[in-house]
Amino acid sequence: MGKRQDIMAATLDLIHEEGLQSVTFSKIFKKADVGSGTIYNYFSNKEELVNAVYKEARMLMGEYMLQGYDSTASLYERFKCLQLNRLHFGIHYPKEFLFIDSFSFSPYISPELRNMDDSRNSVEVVLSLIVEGQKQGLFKEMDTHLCHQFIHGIVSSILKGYYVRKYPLNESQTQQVLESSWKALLV
Amino acid sequence: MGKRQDIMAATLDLIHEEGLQSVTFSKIFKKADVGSGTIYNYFSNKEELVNAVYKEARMLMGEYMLQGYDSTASLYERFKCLQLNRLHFGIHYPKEFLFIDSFSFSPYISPELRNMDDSRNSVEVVLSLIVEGQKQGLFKEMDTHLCHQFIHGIVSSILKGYYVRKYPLNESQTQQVLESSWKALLV
Amino acid sequence: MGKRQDIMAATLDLIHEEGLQSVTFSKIFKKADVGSGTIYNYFSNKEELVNAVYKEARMLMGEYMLQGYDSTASLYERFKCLQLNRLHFGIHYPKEFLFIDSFSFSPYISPELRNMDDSRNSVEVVLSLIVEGQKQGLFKEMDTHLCHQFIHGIVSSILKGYYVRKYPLNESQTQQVLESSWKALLV
Amino acid sequence: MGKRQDIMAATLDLIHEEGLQSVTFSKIFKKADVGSGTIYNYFSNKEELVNAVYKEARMLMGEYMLQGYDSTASLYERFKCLQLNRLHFGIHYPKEFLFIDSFSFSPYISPELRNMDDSRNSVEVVLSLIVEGQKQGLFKEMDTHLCHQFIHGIVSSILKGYYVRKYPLNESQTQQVLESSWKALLV
DNA sequence: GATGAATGAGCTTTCATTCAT
DNA sequence: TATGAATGAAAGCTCATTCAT
Repeated sequence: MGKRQDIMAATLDLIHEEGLQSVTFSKIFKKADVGSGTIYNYFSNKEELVNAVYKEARMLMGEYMLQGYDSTASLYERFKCLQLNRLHFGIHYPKEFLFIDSFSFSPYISPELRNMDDSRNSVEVVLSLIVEGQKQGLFKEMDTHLCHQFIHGIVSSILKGYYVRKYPLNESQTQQVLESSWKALLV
Repeated sequence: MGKRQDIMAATLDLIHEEGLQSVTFSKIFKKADVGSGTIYNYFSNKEELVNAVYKEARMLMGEYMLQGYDSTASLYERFKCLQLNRLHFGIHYPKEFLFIDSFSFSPYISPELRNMDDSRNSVEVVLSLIVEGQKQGLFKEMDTHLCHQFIHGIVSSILKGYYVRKYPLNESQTQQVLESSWKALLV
Repeated sequence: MGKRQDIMAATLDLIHEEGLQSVTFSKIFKKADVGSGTIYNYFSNKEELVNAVYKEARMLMGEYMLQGYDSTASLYERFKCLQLNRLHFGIHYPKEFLFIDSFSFSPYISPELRNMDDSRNSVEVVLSLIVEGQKQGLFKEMDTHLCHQFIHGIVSSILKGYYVRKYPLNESQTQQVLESSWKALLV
Repeated sequence: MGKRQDIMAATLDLIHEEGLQSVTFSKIFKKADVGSGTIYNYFSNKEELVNAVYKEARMLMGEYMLQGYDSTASLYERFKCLQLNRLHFGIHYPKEFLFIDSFSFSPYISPELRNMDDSRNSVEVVLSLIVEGQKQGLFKEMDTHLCHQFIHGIVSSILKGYYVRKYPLNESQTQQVLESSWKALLV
């Protein structure tokens, strides 16, 4: 049955609307329209629920990241594909994106989960692309994980402004963001 | 005496150490070494306290951003000054920087506060510098707020790595960051 | 189970024993033998609880007032029935009677509640009996509500003495009260 | 200086407006426009303050009760004078009257104060008038204190209705109230 | 005397969790 | 499984009282 999904969806909605610190179980129960005891059939406590929501969001993002990814394309093309997917994911799944972004460094999320790779290993794909770029002498010689965070952080920053309607993200702006983030990586 | 400052400092420390969602008043009282009722002489509730801490951090950063800013210097020099100040602020005030970065887009912070300008209008200075660069045909014709988010995001990403990995940010690496963000804006 | 009733009964007891201003929730919890959170399943705050207790007392008194009331009996018989019921209610439900008497004009009780009529409209019955007596030329042409307050006041005074002095209210004294209040209304 | 009076007046006002249970020192300080420590120069705690306010109200009422009292007049005239004064006191000093009425039986007021007689011994005057009426065989043979409470209670009941604007108290209604309370006492 | 910032005991209230149904 | 009334530890908050100025 969909109770588990209902609960997780309600939780994500509430985190997005009010922030984790003001999400309570009773709000979740009302929003998910389940009884207050039901949650304990699926999650043994709040932390486990939040971690499950985090994991699902990461899985979804991982899936999205590799859409249309062609491993035979040029480095630039592949980079653009990944960054475009990252940006589009943020545009289409703002709740998931922001949740991941906010809690990836939070003690609330277990370290194993934070460092997880998803079913399609999207993180690995990004990391090896970075290594490839560095080997070609194109990219700056930074720690790869740091580099990963760098290209994620730029998109994240752009999206946050977009979320609060500081600016639109049309085709041309999007292209410029991709270009800029590429340039920022170059030696 | 500075009870108000003590309370705000303790609050910022705790948010930094444990995250907002696990900051309680009793932790604040103990850390600030004040009586439990004292806080209510200064803040009528928790949200007001957190917003006050946010506002102060923003003021501090705004102040810092314009240190040594010479409005008669060249565009590149002025850009470097601002970005360097941004980076140094993050290095010297990690708690303040991370708090601003995390909560600027949180529902916990009131929108008026998010869009506040500080006493010295540092945000305006950055935005007009971007406009100037675009008028000279140097910078891409992206939305100015987007550009602002972009260059902030680069510094933010670098700093987060710095905070976690504790690698040094020496002269050459600092220069790389400045160059990366400058390049990202260029046509 | 009757947790709601337990809470209300404990509240009434405590108000009677110590006065509203010294009734705390923790005293109520202990007396009612319920957990501290339980009350909030039934009442959203203290004022609501006290008002509910007041309303219930008023309902009970209204019910009691019309016991054995025969609308076909003579005016005097009907008057005696009502006053006797009023007196007996006070004797059998001292806590309820005193609570109503003390708080009917208190700012703690909402005006709508003060002016409520109970399920059987006992107030209306009394008022129309007074009108009837006035039409027959028996009763003084005083405002009907004033008359009502008057005959209530007599019973109330007697009862307060009874509560404090613990003197018996035997048949002859009861008759005196009824006669006094009847006489007070006569032209 | 008038600080003491200011504090007492503010206290009485607040008790009247919100009921004793919601009167706090900080409300008193604001209303009386004095510093929060000032009260302790005059009263050693809250109970003492409330008792002082009670005492003053009783003194005022005692004074008022004997206005125009002619000890050589007839029993009926003297009775009417006292009851009229009682009623008028209630009309002109509603805050004082209600406060006395509510707290005369409260544990908050010390027993000595409750049983005090005022400077002009108005309570004694009423009691001896009752005794006189009983000796003449006019009044019912009730305990004199109970009888006192009876005639007070009737006026009190009438006034409470008046306070909530259930009816006006003009000259003719007033006369009828006096007559009715006289009749209620008769054998 | 007059003040009001500081206090902390104790109050109200919340909320994750349990458990009988 | 699904429920929601009941719980109580812990949170937020109030307020009489103190004390240095």
